[in-house]
Amino acid sequence: MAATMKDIARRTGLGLATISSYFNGGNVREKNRVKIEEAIEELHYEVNEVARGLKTNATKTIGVVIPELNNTFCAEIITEMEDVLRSHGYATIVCDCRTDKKLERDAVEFLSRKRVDGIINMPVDTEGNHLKKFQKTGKPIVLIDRKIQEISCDSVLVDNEKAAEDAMRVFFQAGHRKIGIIGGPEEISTAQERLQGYRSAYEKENLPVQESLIYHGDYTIQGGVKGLEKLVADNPDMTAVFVTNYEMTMGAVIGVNELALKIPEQLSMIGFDNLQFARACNPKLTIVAQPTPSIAREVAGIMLKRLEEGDAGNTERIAEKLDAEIIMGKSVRAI
Amino acid sequence: MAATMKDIARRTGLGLATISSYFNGGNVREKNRVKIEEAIEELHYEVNEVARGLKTNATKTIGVVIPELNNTFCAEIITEMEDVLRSHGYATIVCDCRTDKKLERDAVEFLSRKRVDGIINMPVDTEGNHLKKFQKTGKPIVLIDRKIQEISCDSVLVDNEKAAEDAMRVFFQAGHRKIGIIGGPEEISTAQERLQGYRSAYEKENLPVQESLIYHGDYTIQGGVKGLEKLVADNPDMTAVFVTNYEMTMGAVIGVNELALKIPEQLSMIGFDNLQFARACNPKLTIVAQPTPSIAREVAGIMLKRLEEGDAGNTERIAEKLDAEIIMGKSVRAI
DNA sequence: GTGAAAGCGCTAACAT
DNA sequence: ATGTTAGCGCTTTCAC
Repeated sequence: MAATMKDIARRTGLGLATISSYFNGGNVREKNRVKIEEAIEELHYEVNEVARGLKTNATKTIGVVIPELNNTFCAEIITEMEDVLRSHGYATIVCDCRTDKKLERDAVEFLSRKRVDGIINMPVDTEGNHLKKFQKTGKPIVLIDRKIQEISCDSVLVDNEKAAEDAMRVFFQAGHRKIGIIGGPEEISTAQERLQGYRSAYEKENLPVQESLIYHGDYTIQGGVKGLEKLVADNPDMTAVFVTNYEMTMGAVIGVNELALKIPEQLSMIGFDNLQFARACNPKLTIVAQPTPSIAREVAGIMLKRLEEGDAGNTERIAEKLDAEIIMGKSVRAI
Repeated sequence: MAATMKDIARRTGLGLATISSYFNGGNVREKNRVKIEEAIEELHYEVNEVARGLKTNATKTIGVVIPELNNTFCAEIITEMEDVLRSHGYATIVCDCRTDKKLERDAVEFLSRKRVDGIINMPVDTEGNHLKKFQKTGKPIVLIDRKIQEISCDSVLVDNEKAAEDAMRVFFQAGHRKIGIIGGPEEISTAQERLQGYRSAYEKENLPVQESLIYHGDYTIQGGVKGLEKLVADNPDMTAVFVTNYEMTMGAVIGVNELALKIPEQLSMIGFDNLQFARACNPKLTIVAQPTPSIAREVAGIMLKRLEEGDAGNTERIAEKLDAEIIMGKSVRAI
């Protein structure tokens, strides 16, 4: 068995309170400090955080619930977030709910039983039913990427409408008028916003939106393949296509290859996220890149802030909104 | 505060042991079962796994330490593993050590303090120093992908030498003789094995290996870019290149694009992992694909097995070895 | 500054 | 089958 504080107490002849105080930054006489440290060394003592957690009612553990770990956007954010949280002593339990509302709910319940101190969530259920019970515990919730009207909590979002408008402007300035869009699931806020950006861009050009140019995808690779095929089939006069997340971008590129289309000669394209993939495309893809490291750091920062302010969490809800960036490649032809 | 078993005991008039027994599959009189379930419902009771963990000395939590979450191979394995473990009631704490030995050691210590029930590790430190202390606890360790001589524990590996030989055979059969390789870090076992496969393949053809065709990369995208550039520059007569992990494959493709080389007319290529990326390449890339879902399920299965057999872990060490598969594309030209 | 003792929520041994 | 009780390893009053 591992050594306990009792063992240290016995060995040093000190009381439990002194040892505990030593570990919690209290004042301990120099002589005793040395004794304690020797004992720790010899007994290979390590604080038992489970016991501490039971007593303090805090596990120093954050739960993260995301739709797909196996998704660059999510993976990048988690990598960075976990880094920040761990450096503050917090462990991160990641639950991948496979874009399934039922599994998402299960995950939150699971984390709740594990008594995590807070939950970070990129929500699948846009009504937030999965979070309502957890919220009653008063523990902090921070939402990433997608907002939920019904849940009052902090969130870190990207200005998707602006990002989409920016991308569309690139097309318009290059002379494109018939621009297709491979959008996301209609109930997801990011998809709504990106589509809204697409529509506003047309409006600002005083051009009508042609509904056949809009494809509602599902944010998966296969969805991107299908979307591209359908848009191309339905719109012989389409000269460009805007793809609204990374997985579908990969799918659209696969579609282009399998249809043996030439980019940008036959079709111009702007994709989403993952600069490295964009560079690996030939010609290099122009993309909208979301600021994943900033998102991650913002989220982790807000969570840590809420954690340390404790019950005083009556302060205003934070709703950070970050800007995406266009990274130019050679996949848009001037016509 | 959340309800406790005491609250349920009070409300039902039963003793603590009965409630506990109810939750642990013991026999409880039908009448009482109903009463308990009503109380649970009304009080919104949830087992406190922290308290349970303190008592049982088991946290139902597995620690996972990997070099880069932000790496498809790792992400795919973790997704699948976490799924299996969670369905058995285990939480997974993932620590990304950024391919840094120091951070890897920190991660293991962190998990040790968190009292995880076992550790799954894709090791960076090939001497396993980071695991020695944890191993003394007697808790199970399962290694993924890379073996460590000094540590006696279970492992799930891929037959890398065979995988590399298979890939090389594709080149030889297409008539290639001057084949470059972008290998991994020399101290990592997978890299050694893949390189060994490359050498054996040449041997079996009774052809000498030309050292200038060997590049030692670092398993990163940027390393792949550099490797390709150097091999091309140093070997004007090279007709094919074998890239030995996914990140470097992406890098090599970037390199090819930036040098404006034509695949497979000017250079044939076989990459590693990630079928979707291979499909997104034009022409479709031929790749060696590792069986990530099988690896993940094997690892999770072994861990669960060790966990349930408890101290009886004196059984033989398991060393699973799985086969990779070649997925043909159009990136190898017959000459 | 330090020691004694209570108690966090649970499980398990023992008694009934 | 159920109740009583001790104790897992820690923190935290409360004395001294």
